[in-house]
Amino acid sequence: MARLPEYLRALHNLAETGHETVSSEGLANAAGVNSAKLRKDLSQLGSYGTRGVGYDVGLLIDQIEYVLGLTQRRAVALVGVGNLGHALAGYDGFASRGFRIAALFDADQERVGEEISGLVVRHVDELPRVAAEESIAIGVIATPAAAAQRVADQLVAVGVTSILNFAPCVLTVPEGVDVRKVDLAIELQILSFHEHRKASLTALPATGGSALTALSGGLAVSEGQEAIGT
Amino acid sequence: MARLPEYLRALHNLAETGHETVSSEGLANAAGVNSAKLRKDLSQLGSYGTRGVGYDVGLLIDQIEYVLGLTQRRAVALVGVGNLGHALAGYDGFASRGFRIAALFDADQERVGEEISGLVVRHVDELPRVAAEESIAIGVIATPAAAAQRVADQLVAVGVTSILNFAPCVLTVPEGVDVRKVDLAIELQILSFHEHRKASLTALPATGGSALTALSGGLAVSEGQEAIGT
DNA sequence: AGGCGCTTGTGAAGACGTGCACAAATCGCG
DNA sequence: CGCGATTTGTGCACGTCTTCACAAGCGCCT
Repeated sequence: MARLPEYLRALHNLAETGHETVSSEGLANAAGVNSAKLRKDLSQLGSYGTRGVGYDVGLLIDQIEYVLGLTQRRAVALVGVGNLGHALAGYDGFASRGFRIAALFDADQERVGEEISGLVVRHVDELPRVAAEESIAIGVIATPAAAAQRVADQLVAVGVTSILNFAPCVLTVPEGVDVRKVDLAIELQILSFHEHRKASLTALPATGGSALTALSGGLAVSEGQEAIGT
Repeated sequence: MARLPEYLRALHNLAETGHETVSSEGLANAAGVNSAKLRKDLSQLGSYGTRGVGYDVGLLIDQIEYVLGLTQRRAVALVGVGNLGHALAGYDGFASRGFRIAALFDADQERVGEEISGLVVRHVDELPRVAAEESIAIGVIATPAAAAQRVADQLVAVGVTSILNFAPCVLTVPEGVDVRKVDLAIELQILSFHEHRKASLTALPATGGSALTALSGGLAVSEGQEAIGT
Protein backbone atom coordinates (compact mmCIF):
# COMPACT_ATOMS: atom_id res chain seq x y z
CA MET A 1 0.00 0.00 0.00
CA ALA A 2 0.90 3.64 -0.16
CA ARG A 3 1.10 3.71 3.62
CA LEU A 4 4.10 1.41 3.85
CA PRO A 5 6.66 4.20 3.39
CA GLU A 6 5.04 6.13 6.20
CA TYR A 7 5.31 3.13 8.49
CA LEU A 8 8.91 2.73 7.44
CA ARG A 9 9.74 6.30 8.38
CA ALA A 10 8.08 5.92 11.75
CA LEU A 11 9.95 2.67 12.32
CA HIS A 12 13.29 4.30 11.58
CA ASN A 13 12.45 6.97 14.11
CA LEU A 14 11.65 4.33 16.68
CA ALA A 15 14.82 2.42 15.95
CA GLU A 16 16.89 5.55 16.47
CA THR A 17 15.28 6.14 19.83
CA GLY A 18 16.27 2.68 20.92
CA HIS A 19 13.00 0.76 20.69
CA GLU A 20 13.34 -2.93 20.01
CA THR A 21 9.66 -3.71 19.62
CA VAL A 22 6.49 -1.70 18.94
CA SER A 23 2.87 -2.43 19.48
CA SER A 24 0.51 -1.78 16.63
CA GLU A 25 -1.01 0.96 18.73
CA GLY A 26 2.31 2.73 19.16
CA LEU A 27 3.32 2.45 15.55
CA ALA A 28 -0.11 3.55 14.42
CA ASN A 29 0.18 6.70 16.51
CA ALA A 30 3.63 7.43 15.13
CA ALA A 31 2.38 7.00 11.59
CA GLY A 32 -0.89 8.81 12.12
CA VAL A 33 -3.27 5.98 11.27
CA ASN A 34 -5.73 3.64 12.92
CA SER A 35 -4.18 0.66 14.70
CA ALA A 36 -6.55 -1.83 13.11
CA LYS A 37 -5.68 -0.51 9.68
CA LEU A 38 -2.00 -0.82 10.45
CA ARG A 39 -2.36 -4.40 11.63
CA LYS A 40 -4.28 -5.28 8.52
CA ASP A 41 -1.65 -3.70 6.33
CA LEU A 42 1.19 -5.50 8.06
CA SER A 43 -0.61 -8.82 8.03
CA GLN A 44 -0.56 -8.63 4.25
CA LEU A 45 3.22 -8.83 4.32
CA GLY A 46 3.12 -12.07 6.26
CA SER A 47 2.89 -12.02 9.98
CA TYR A 48 5.98 -10.63 11.60
CA GLY A 49 4.49 -9.70 14.92
CA THR A 50 4.33 -11.62 18.16
CA ARG A 51 1.05 -11.69 20.02
CA GLY A 52 1.32 -10.21 23.44
CA VAL A 53 4.57 -8.45 22.54
CA GLY A 54 4.33 -6.46 19.34
CA TYR A 55 6.47 -6.14 16.25
CA ASP A 56 10.23 -6.43 16.09
CA VAL A 57 11.33 -3.05 14.81
CA GLY A 58 14.43 -4.19 12.99
CA LEU A 59 12.75 -7.14 11.36
CA LEU A 60 9.83 -5.05 10.24
CA ILE A 61 12.13 -2.44 8.73
CA ASP A 62 13.88 -5.14 6.74
CA GLN A 63 10.62 -6.60 5.56
CA ILE A 64 9.11 -3.31 4.45
CA GLU A 65 12.31 -2.25 2.75
CA TYR A 66 12.34 -5.53 0.91
CA VAL A 67 8.74 -5.17 -0.22
CA LEU A 68 9.36 -1.61 -1.33
CA GLY A 69 12.38 -2.73 -3.27
CA LEU A 70 14.73 -0.53 -1.29
CA THR A 71 17.33 -3.23 -0.83
CA GLN A 72 18.89 -1.95 -3.97
CA ARG A 73 19.70 1.72 -4.17
CA ARG A 74 17.79 2.87 -7.24
CA ALA A 75 19.23 5.40 -9.62
CA VAL A 76 17.10 8.46 -10.30
CA ALA A 77 17.39 10.76 -13.28
CA LEU A 78 16.16 14.31 -12.76
CA VAL A 79 15.10 16.33 -15.78
CA GLY A 80 14.68 20.07 -15.46
CA VAL A 81 16.93 21.98 -13.10
CA GLY A 82 14.89 25.13 -12.76
CA ASN A 83 13.74 26.43 -9.45
CA LEU A 84 12.21 23.21 -8.26
CA GLY A 85 14.70 20.89 -9.95
CA HIS A 86 17.51 22.69 -8.20
CA ALA A 87 15.93 22.05 -4.84
CA LEU A 88 15.24 18.42 -5.63
CA ALA A 89 18.83 17.87 -6.75
CA GLY A 90 20.04 19.16 -3.42
CA TYR A 91 17.42 17.44 -1.30
CA ASP A 92 19.25 15.04 0.98
CA GLY A 93 16.03 13.23 1.85
CA PHE A 94 16.44 11.20 -1.32
CA ALA A 95 19.89 9.93 -0.54
CA SER A 96 19.02 9.13 3.04
CA ARG A 97 16.03 7.05 2.07
CA GLY A 98 17.35 4.70 -0.50
CA PHE A 99 17.80 6.68 -3.68
CA ARG A 100 20.71 8.02 -5.62
CA ILE A 101 20.36 10.89 -8.02
CA ALA A 102 22.42 9.58 -10.88
CA ALA A 103 22.12 12.35 -13.43
CA LEU A 104 20.77 15.84 -14.02
CA PHE A 105 19.37 17.02 -17.33
CA ASP A 106 18.00 20.20 -18.82
CA ALA A 107 17.08 21.40 -22.29
CA ASP A 108 18.45 24.87 -21.74
CA GLN A 109 22.04 25.19 -22.95
CA GLU A 110 22.50 27.97 -20.41
CA ARG A 111 22.12 25.46 -17.63
CA VAL A 112 24.10 22.62 -19.16
CA GLY A 113 27.48 22.33 -17.49
CA GLU A 114 26.37 23.84 -14.23
CA GLU A 115 27.33 21.80 -11.19
CA ILE A 116 24.73 21.13 -8.52
CA SER A 117 25.72 19.29 -5.37
CA GLY A 118 28.41 17.30 -7.10
CA LEU A 119 26.59 16.56 -10.35
CA VAL A 120 27.02 18.26 -13.68
CA VAL A 121 23.91 19.17 -15.61
CA ARG A 122 23.85 17.55 -19.05
CA HIS A 123 21.73 18.23 -22.07
CA VAL A 124 18.59 16.16 -22.19
CA ASP A 125 19.59 14.72 -25.56
CA GLU A 126 22.40 12.88 -23.81
CA LEU A 127 19.85 10.86 -21.89
CA PRO A 128 20.21 7.71 -24.02
CA ARG A 129 23.97 7.64 -23.57
CA VAL A 130 23.78 8.10 -19.81
CA ALA A 131 20.99 5.56 -19.50
CA ALA A 132 23.18 3.05 -21.29
CA GLU A 133 25.90 3.49 -18.68
CA GLU A 134 23.73 3.60 -15.60
CA SER A 135 20.57 1.63 -15.09
CA ILE A 136 18.06 4.39 -14.52
CA ALA A 137 15.02 3.07 -12.70
CA ILE A 138 13.06 6.25 -12.01
CA GLY A 139 12.73 9.53 -13.84
CA VAL A 140 11.73 12.78 -12.18
CA ILE A 141 10.23 15.52 -14.34
CA ALA A 142 10.63 19.04 -12.99
CA THR A 143 10.21 20.92 -16.24
CA PRO A 144 7.51 23.39 -17.29
CA ALA A 145 4.26 21.76 -18.33
CA ALA A 146 4.87 22.41 -22.00
CA ALA A 147 8.00 20.25 -22.02
CA ALA A 148 6.82 17.49 -19.72
CA GLN A 149 5.20 15.17 -22.24
CA ARG A 150 8.23 15.26 -24.53
CA VAL A 151 10.53 14.48 -21.62
CA ALA A 152 8.27 11.65 -20.52
CA ASP A 153 8.47 10.17 -24.00
CA GLN A 154 12.24 10.41 -23.93
CA LEU A 155 12.40 8.74 -20.52
CA VAL A 156 10.15 5.93 -21.67
CA ALA A 157 12.25 5.52 -24.79
CA VAL A 158 15.36 4.78 -22.72
CA GLY A 159 13.53 2.20 -20.63
CA VAL A 160 12.34 4.13 -17.60
CA THR A 161 9.15 2.57 -16.25
CA SER A 162 8.46 4.85 -13.28
CA ILE A 163 8.03 8.60 -13.47
CA LEU A 164 7.48 11.22 -10.82
CA ASN A 165 5.92 14.24 -12.46
CA PHE A 166 6.02 17.70 -10.90
CA ALA A 167 4.74 19.47 -14.01
CA PRO A 168 1.10 20.55 -13.86
CA CYS A 169 -0.20 18.39 -16.68
CA VAL A 170 -1.32 14.84 -17.27
CA LEU A 171 1.15 12.56 -18.98
CA THR A 172 0.27 9.94 -21.53
CA VAL A 173 2.48 6.90 -21.23
CA PRO A 174 2.37 3.35 -22.57
CA GLU A 175 1.01 0.52 -20.51
CA GLY A 176 3.36 -0.74 -17.84
CA VAL A 177 4.78 2.68 -17.04
CA ASP A 178 3.77 4.13 -13.69
CA VAL A 179 3.29 7.83 -13.23
CA ARG A 180 2.86 9.68 -9.97
CA LYS A 181 2.04 13.33 -10.03
CA VAL A 182 2.82 15.97 -7.46
CA ASP A 183 1.30 19.36 -8.07
CA LEU A 184 2.14 21.92 -5.41
CA ALA A 185 -0.51 24.40 -6.53
CA ILE A 186 -3.20 21.74 -6.34
CA GLU A 187 -2.28 21.01 -2.75
CA LEU A 188 -2.76 24.65 -1.91
CA GLN A 189 -6.06 24.78 -3.76
CA ILE A 190 -7.36 21.86 -1.76
CA LEU A 191 -6.44 23.68 1.41
CA SER A 192 -8.09 26.80 0.04
CA PHE A 193 -11.24 24.80 -0.47
CA HIS A 194 -11.24 23.76 3.15
CA GLU A 195 -10.66 27.34 4.20
CA HIS A 196 -13.60 28.42 2.12
CA ARG A 197 -15.72 25.69 3.62
CA LYS A 198 -14.81 26.60 7.16
CA ALA A 199 -15.51 30.27 6.46
CA SER A 200 -18.92 29.45 5.01
CA LEU A 201 -19.83 27.28 7.95
CA THR A 202 -19.04 29.89 10.55
CA ALA A 203 -20.82 32.54 8.53
CA LEU A 204 -24.05 30.54 8.20
CA PRO A 205 -24.01 28.08 11.06
CA ALA A 206 -27.64 27.01 10.91
CA THR A 207 -28.62 27.02 7.26
CA GLY A 208 -27.57 23.80 5.66
CA GLY A 209 -29.63 23.69 2.52
CA SER A 210 -27.46 24.94 -0.31
CA ALA A 211 -25.67 22.59 -2.62
CA LEU A 212 -22.42 24.19 -1.60
CA THR A 213 -22.63 23.53 2.10
CA ALA A 214 -23.98 20.07 1.44
CA LEU A 215 -20.99 19.38 -0.75
CA SER A 216 -18.65 20.79 1.81
CA GLY A 217 -20.06 18.66 4.56
CA GLY A 218 -19.68 15.57 2.48
CA LEU A 219 -16.11 16.39 1.67
CA ALA A 220 -15.05 17.05 5.19
CA VAL A 221 -14.97 13.38 5.97
CA SER A 222 -12.56 12.67 3.15
CA GLU A 223 -9.90 14.72 4.87
CA GLY A 224 -6.71 12.80 5.37
CA GLN A 225 -5.13 14.08 8.53
CA GLU A 226 -7.31 16.27 10.64
CA ALA A 227 -7.54 16.82 14.31
CA ILE A 228 -5.16 14.18 15.48
CA GLY A 229 -4.38 14.94 18.96
CA THR A 230 -4.61 16.78 22.19
CA MET B 1 -13.44 16.76 -4.08
CA ALA B 2 -9.71 16.68 -4.48
CA ARG B 3 -10.16 16.37 -8.23
CA LEU B 4 -11.66 19.82 -8.70
CA PRO B 5 -8.29 21.58 -8.98
CA GLU B 6 -7.27 19.15 -11.70
CA TYR B 7 -10.44 19.92 -13.63
CA LEU B 8 -9.76 23.60 -13.18
CA ARG B 9 -6.30 23.32 -14.62
CA ALA B 10 -7.58 21.39 -17.60
CA LEU B 11 -10.32 23.97 -18.12
CA HIS B 12 -7.83 26.82 -18.14
CA ASN B 13 -5.85 24.97 -20.78
CA LEU B 14 -8.97 24.55 -22.87
CA ALA B 15 -9.91 28.21 -22.45
CA GLU B 16 -6.48 29.28 -23.67
CA THR B 17 -6.80 27.13 -26.76
CA GLY B 18 -10.05 28.84 -27.62
CA HIS B 19 -12.62 26.25 -26.61
CA GLU B 20 -15.99 27.66 -25.60
CA THR B 21 -17.57 24.38 -24.52
CA VAL B 22 -16.33 20.92 -23.55
CA SER B 23 -18.00 17.57 -23.37
CA SER B 24 -17.55 15.52 -20.25
CA GLU B 25 -15.59 13.08 -22.36
CA GLY B 26 -13.18 15.73 -23.56
CA LEU B 27 -12.64 17.25 -20.15
CA ALA B 28 -12.26 13.84 -18.59
CA ASN B 29 -9.49 13.01 -21.04
CA ALA B 30 -7.75 16.31 -20.35
CA ALA B 31 -7.92 15.69 -16.62
CA GLY B 32 -7.07 12.02 -16.80
CA VAL B 33 -10.23 10.61 -15.25
CA ASN B 34 -13.32 8.63 -16.17
CA SER B 35 -16.05 10.66 -17.84
CA ALA B 36 -18.81 9.30 -15.62
CA LYS B 37 -16.84 10.24 -12.56
CA LEU B 38 -16.34 13.72 -13.88
CA ARG B 39 -20.03 14.19 -14.60
CA LYS B 40 -20.91 13.03 -11.12
CA ASP B 41 -18.39 15.40 -9.60
CA LEU B 42 -19.67 18.35 -11.59
CA SER B 43 -23.29 17.52 -10.90
CA GLN B 44 -22.52 18.03 -7.22
CA LEU B 45 -21.79 21.67 -7.92
CA GLY B 46 -25.20 22.18 -9.45
CA SER B 47 -25.80 21.42 -13.07
CA TYR B 48 -23.92 23.78 -15.31
CA GLY B 49 -23.90 21.67 -18.44
CA THR B 50 -26.25 21.59 -21.39
CA ARG B 51 -27.36 18.22 -22.67
CA GLY B 52 -26.39 17.64 -26.22
CA VAL B 53 -23.76 20.38 -26.06
CA GLY B 54 -21.48 20.08 -23.06
CA TYR B 55 -20.20 22.44 -20.42
CA ASP B 56 -19.52 26.14 -20.85
CA VAL B 57 -15.83 26.46 -20.16
CA GLY B 58 -15.90 29.97 -18.75
CA LEU B 59 -18.88 29.37 -16.56
CA LEU B 60 -17.41 26.16 -15.19
CA ILE B 61 -14.13 27.88 -14.40
CA ASP B 62 -15.96 30.53 -12.42
CA GLN B 63 -17.99 27.97 -10.58
CA ILE B 64 -15.04 25.79 -9.60
CA GLU B 65 -12.98 28.79 -8.58
CA TYR B 66 -15.81 29.92 -6.38
CA VAL B 67 -16.19 26.54 -4.73
CA LEU B 68 -12.45 26.30 -4.16
CA GLY B 69 -12.48 29.75 -2.60
CA LEU B 70 -10.10 31.15 -5.19
CA THR B 71 -12.10 34.32 -5.76
CA GLN B 72 -9.98 35.84 -3.06
CA ARG B 73 -6.23 35.66 -3.41
CA ARG B 74 -5.14 33.91 -0.24
CA ALA B 75 -1.98 34.89 1.56
CA VAL B 76 0.53 32.12 2.20
CA ALA B 77 3.27 32.16 4.80
CA LEU B 78 6.28 29.98 4.07
CA VAL B 79 8.42 28.82 6.96
CA GLY B 80 11.83 27.37 6.25
CA VAL B 81 13.86 28.72 3.34
CA GLY B 82 16.31 25.90 2.98
CA ASN B 83 16.75 24.01 -0.24
CA LEU B 84 13.10 23.27 -0.79
CA GLY B 85 11.75 26.48 0.74
CA HIS B 86 13.91 28.47 -1.62
CA ALA B 87 12.37 26.73 -4.58
CA LEU B 88 8.85 27.13 -3.27
CA ALA B 89 9.39 30.84 -2.67
CA GLY B 90 10.39 31.26 -6.28
CA TYR B 91 7.80 28.93 -7.73
CA ASP B 92 5.56 31.03 -9.97
CA GLY B 93 2.91 28.35 -10.10
CA PHE B 94 1.56 29.64 -6.81
CA ALA B 95 1.07 33.20 -7.99
CA SER B 96 -0.48 32.14 -11.27
CA ARG B 97 -3.04 29.95 -9.57
CA GLY B 98 -4.59 32.18 -6.97
CA PHE B 99 -2.06 32.44 -4.17
CA ARG B 100 0.26 35.10 -2.91
CA ILE B 101 3.30 34.32 -0.84
CA ALA B 102 2.99 36.99 1.80
CA ALA B 103 5.97 36.31 4.01
CA LEU B 104 9.06 34.13 4.38
CA PHE B 105 10.39 32.90 7.70
CA ASP B 106 13.32 30.92 9.01
CA ALA B 107 14.78 30.15 12.40
CA ASP B 108 18.36 30.46 11.22
CA GLN B 109 19.74 33.97 11.80
CA GLU B 110 22.11 33.36 8.91
CA ARG B 111 19.18 33.32 6.53
CA VAL B 112 17.18 36.15 8.07
CA GLY B 113 17.46 39.25 5.93
CA GLU B 114 18.11 37.38 2.73
CA GLU B 115 15.92 38.47 -0.16
CA ILE B 116 14.22 35.84 -2.27
CA SER B 117 12.22 36.88 -5.30
CA GLY B 118 11.22 40.19 -3.80
CA LEU B 119 10.59 39.06 -0.24
CA VAL B 120 12.86 39.43 2.75
CA VAL B 121 13.26 36.45 5.04
CA ARG B 122 12.25 37.25 8.61
CA HIS B 123 12.86 35.41 11.81
CA VAL B 124 10.13 32.97 12.68
CA ASP B 125 9.52 34.73 16.00
CA GLU B 126 8.16 37.68 14.04
CA LEU B 127 5.32 35.54 12.82
CA PRO B 128 2.74 37.01 15.24
CA ARG B 129 3.52 40.57 14.19
CA VAL B 130 3.32 39.77 10.48
CA ALA B 131 0.16 37.77 10.95
CA ALA B 132 -1.42 40.74 12.65
CA GLU B 133 -0.73 42.91 9.60
CA GLU B 134 -1.64 40.42 6.92
CA SER B 135 -4.38 37.87 7.16
CA ILE B 136 -2.46 34.64 6.69
CA ALA B 137 -4.76 31.86 5.54
CA ILE B 138 -2.32 29.07 4.79
CA GLY B 139 1.03 28.10 6.24
CA VAL B 140 3.64 26.07 4.40
CA ILE B 141 6.23 24.18 6.41
CA ALA B 142 9.48 23.45 4.61
CA THR B 143 11.69 22.95 7.62
CA PRO B 144 13.55 19.85 8.79
CA ALA B 145 11.36 17.28 10.52
CA ALA B 146 12.71 18.15 13.95
CA ALA B 147 11.41 21.71 13.73
CA ALA B 148 8.11 21.03 12.00
CA GLN B 149 5.92 20.43 15.03
CA ARG B 150 7.09 23.58 16.75
CA VAL B 151 6.45 25.63 13.62
CA ALA B 152 3.02 24.09 13.26
CA ASP B 153 2.20 25.10 16.81
CA GLN B 154 3.34 28.63 16.11
CA LEU B 155 1.25 28.81 12.95
CA VAL B 156 -1.81 27.54 14.76
CA ALA B 157 -1.19 30.06 17.53
CA VAL B 158 -1.46 32.97 15.11
CA GLY B 159 -4.70 31.65 13.67
CA VAL B 160 -3.61 29.63 10.65
CA THR B 161 -6.11 26.82 10.03
CA SER B 162 -4.58 25.18 6.95
CA ILE B 163 -1.08 23.81 6.76
CA LEU B 164 0.88 22.27 3.93
CA ASN B 165 3.65 20.17 5.43
CA PHE B 166 6.73 19.14 3.46
CA ALA B 167 8.61 17.83 6.48
CA PRO B 168 8.74 14.05 6.80
CA CYS B 169 6.79 13.72 10.03
CA VAL B 170 3.21 13.65 11.23
CA LEU B 171 1.90 16.83 12.79
CA THR B 172 -0.42 17.02 15.74
CA VAL B 173 -2.83 19.90 15.46
CA PRO B 174 -6.03 20.90 17.22
CA GLU B 175 -9.41 20.12 15.76
CA GLY B 176 -10.46 22.37 12.94
CA VAL B 177 -6.96 22.71 11.50
CA ASP B 178 -6.35 20.95 8.21
CA VAL B 179 -3.00 19.45 7.39
CA ARG B 180 -1.87 18.15 4.04
CA LYS B 181 1.43 16.39 3.77
CA VAL B 182 3.73 16.12 0.80
CA ASP B 183 6.73 13.84 1.22
CA LEU B 184 8.96 13.65 -1.81
CA ALA B 185 10.87 10.59 -0.62
CA ILE B 186 7.63 8.70 -0.05
CA GLU B 187 6.58 9.34 -3.62
CA LEU B 188 9.82 7.82 -4.82
CA GLN B 189 9.41 4.85 -2.50
CA ILE B 190 5.99 4.15 -3.89
CA LEU B 191 7.44 4.16 -7.38
CA SER B 192 10.21 1.91 -6.17
CA PHE B 193 7.61 -0.50 -4.90
CA HIS B 194 6.03 -0.66 -8.33
CA GLU B 195 9.42 -1.19 -9.90
CA HIS B 196 10.06 -4.03 -7.52
CA ARG B 197 6.66 -5.50 -8.30
CA LYS B 198 7.22 -5.32 -12.04
CA ALA B 199 10.63 -6.90 -11.69
CA SER B 200 9.24 -9.76 -9.63
CA LEU B 201 6.45 -10.40 -12.07
CA THR B 202 8.70 -10.67 -15.08
CA ALA B 203 11.11 -12.87 -13.14
CA LEU B 204 8.48 -15.36 -12.02
CA PRO B 205 5.60 -15.04 -14.43
CA ALA B 206 3.78 -18.24 -13.57
CA THR B 207 4.23 -18.75 -9.83
CA GLY B 208 1.68 -16.71 -8.00
CA GLY B 209 1.57 -18.26 -4.60
CA SER B 210 3.73 -16.15 -2.33
CA ALA B 211 2.27 -13.51 -0.10
CA LEU B 212 4.45 -10.97 -1.82
CA THR B 213 3.20 -11.46 -5.32
CA ALA B 214 -0.35 -11.73 -4.10
CA LEU B 215 0.09 -8.41 -2.37
CA SER B 216 1.59 -6.92 -5.46
CA GLY B 217 -1.24 -8.05 -7.65
CA GLY B 218 -3.78 -6.60 -5.34
CA LEU B 219 -2.01 -3.30 -5.23
CA ALA B 220 -1.66 -2.96 -8.94
CA VAL B 221 -5.28 -2.04 -9.32
CA SER B 222 -5.00 0.81 -6.85
CA GLU B 223 -2.64 2.65 -9.17
CA GLY B 224 -3.77 6.14 -9.90
CA GLN B 225 -2.60 7.02 -13.36
CA GLU B 226 -1.38 4.11 -15.34
CA ALA B 227 -1.49 3.26 -18.95
CA ILE B 228 -3.56 6.09 -20.23
CA GLY B 229 -3.08 6.17 -23.82
CA THR B 230 -1.65 5.14 -27.08
C1' DA C 1 -42.73 20.97 -36.55
C1' DG C 2 -40.71 16.60 -36.11
C1' DG C 3 -37.14 13.44 -35.79
C1' DC C 4 -32.37 12.25 -34.97
C1' DG C 5 -27.94 12.36 -32.85
C1' DC C 6 -25.44 13.80 -29.07
C1' DT C 7 -24.59 14.78 -24.19
C1' DT C 8 -25.81 15.35 -19.46
C1' DG C 9 -27.46 13.65 -15.11
C1' DT C 10 -28.46 9.73 -12.23
C1' DG C 11 -30.06 5.01 -10.47
C1' DA C 12 -28.15 0.72 -9.33
C1' DA C 13 -24.63 -2.63 -8.74
C1' DG C 14 -20.24 -3.83 -7.57
C1' DA C 15 -15.60 -3.12 -5.68
C1' DC C 16 -13.03 -1.22 -2.22
C1' DG C 17 -11.40 0.62 2.10
C1' DT C 18 -12.29 1.26 7.03
C1' DG C 19 -13.09 0.24 11.73
C1' DC C 20 -15.08 -2.53 15.39
C1' DA C 21 -14.89 -6.34 18.14
C1' DC C 22 -13.30 -10.67 19.35
C1' DA C 23 -10.82 -15.16 19.13
C1' DA C 24 -6.14 -16.99 19.13
C1' DA C 25 -1.64 -16.74 20.80
C1' DT C 26 2.28 -15.38 23.59
C1' DC C 27 4.80 -13.84 27.73
C1' DG C 28 5.53 -13.23 32.64
C1' DC C 29 4.66 -14.35 37.23
C1' DG C 30 3.32 -16.89 41.07
C1' DC D 1 2.32 -25.66 35.50
C1' DG D 2 -1.57 -22.53 35.20
C1' DC D 3 -3.54 -18.06 34.96
C1' DG D 4 -4.04 -13.37 33.67
C1' DA D 5 -2.54 -9.48 31.02
C1' DT D 6 -1.48 -8.03 26.64
C1' DT D 7 -1.33 -7.85 21.75
C1' DT D 8 -1.81 -9.73 17.09
C1' DG D 9 -4.61 -11.32 13.30
C1' DT D 10 -9.12 -11.38 11.20
C1' DG D 11 -14.33 -12.04 10.32
C1' DC D 12 -17.97 -8.96 9.66
C1' DA D 13 -20.63 -5.00 8.79
C1' DC D 14 -20.83 -0.42 7.20
C1' DG D 15 -20.09 3.55 4.42
C1' DT D 16 -17.79 5.37 0.37
C1' DC D 17 -16.19 5.50 -4.21
C1' DT D 18 -16.38 3.88 -8.87
C1' DT D 19 -18.37 2.33 -12.99
C1' DC D 20 -21.89 0.94 -16.15
C1' DA D 21 -25.93 1.79 -18.40
C1' DC D 22 -29.78 4.33 -19.60
C1' DA D 23 -33.51 7.80 -19.42
C1' DA D 24 -34.18 12.74 -20.01
C1' DG D 25 -33.16 16.82 -22.39
C1' DC D 26 -31.18 19.87 -25.89
C1' DG D 27 -29.93 21.51 -30.52
C1' DC D 28 -29.78 20.97 -35.37
C1' DC D 29 -31.33 19.67 -39.81
C1' DT D 30 -34.79 18.75 -42.90
